[in-house]
Amino acid sequence: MSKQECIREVADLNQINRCIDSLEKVEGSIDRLTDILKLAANDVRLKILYLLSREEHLCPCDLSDILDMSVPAVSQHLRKLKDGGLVKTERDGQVIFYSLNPLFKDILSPNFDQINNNNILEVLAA
Amino acid sequence: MSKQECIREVADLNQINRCIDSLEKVEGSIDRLTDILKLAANDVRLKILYLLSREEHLCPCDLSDILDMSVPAVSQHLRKLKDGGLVKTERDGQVIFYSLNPLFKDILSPNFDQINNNNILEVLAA
DNA sequence: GTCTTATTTAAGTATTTAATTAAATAATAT
DNA sequence: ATATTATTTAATTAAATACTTAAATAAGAC
Repeated sequence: MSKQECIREVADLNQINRCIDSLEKVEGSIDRLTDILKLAANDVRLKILYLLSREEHLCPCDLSDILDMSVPAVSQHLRKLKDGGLVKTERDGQVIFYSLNPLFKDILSPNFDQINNNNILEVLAA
Repeated sequence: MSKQECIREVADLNQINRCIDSLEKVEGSIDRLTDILKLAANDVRLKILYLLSREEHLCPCDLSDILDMSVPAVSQHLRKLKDGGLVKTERDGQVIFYSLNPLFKDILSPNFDQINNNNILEVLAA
């Protein structure tokens, strides 16, 4: 208790300690969600994730065409998504198909809904 | 049409063009959501946003104590959140209170729910 | 085996990010 | 006015990002 140091006389010490406590409880979730959001918080990767939410699977070569960027660049984004566990791979001959890890669909689907509904743009316009 | 260049004989050109088209439709939403996610995809800022989802408002000094980091560091994060429109400010004397911009509550609340329910950790464990 | 295709990896570079420290504003109190 | 407090800004630095290019794997076709 009383870890706070804020000097203000009117500082709400209860609030400060309440905040410290509630952060402590969700620390693990925050850290993990930060990792996931970092992966999604990129133009290219968000597009890949969005596409994979609508398509069964896609390969680096296709994505290179769709996103109009080099194959190595795409591949390096896919690697990050795979390292983070957001996507999984399946080989078919020389082609490697990437698909969404179903475990993450629940976490990411609100964002995909927002994209589909153009919610974000409406907020902007407001 | 036929913007694709993928060489594979078995490439699904319909899929490629379908993806290109669907990205075009949501381009604006993706860009804007990327900006928002970039702001949320940081340890410190996600904590600030989470706390502001539970508290009416907080000031830089309080946040400095709660997050155990320097005031200027906190202030610079708050500035980013404000520039992005995620939070708004209200002055009371020398103290500046930051609060969530209600327009963004809908966009961010799924993430806060995930934090509260520790959904993410469950996914990890699976 | 060699050749082609699909993908990944590695090295190099430019940009962005987030902290620290010190200085600058802004409001209040005396 | 000066002093104190709360906050912001600016300059610097260290680390993380994301691309490019070239080289390395891996599978199939011949």
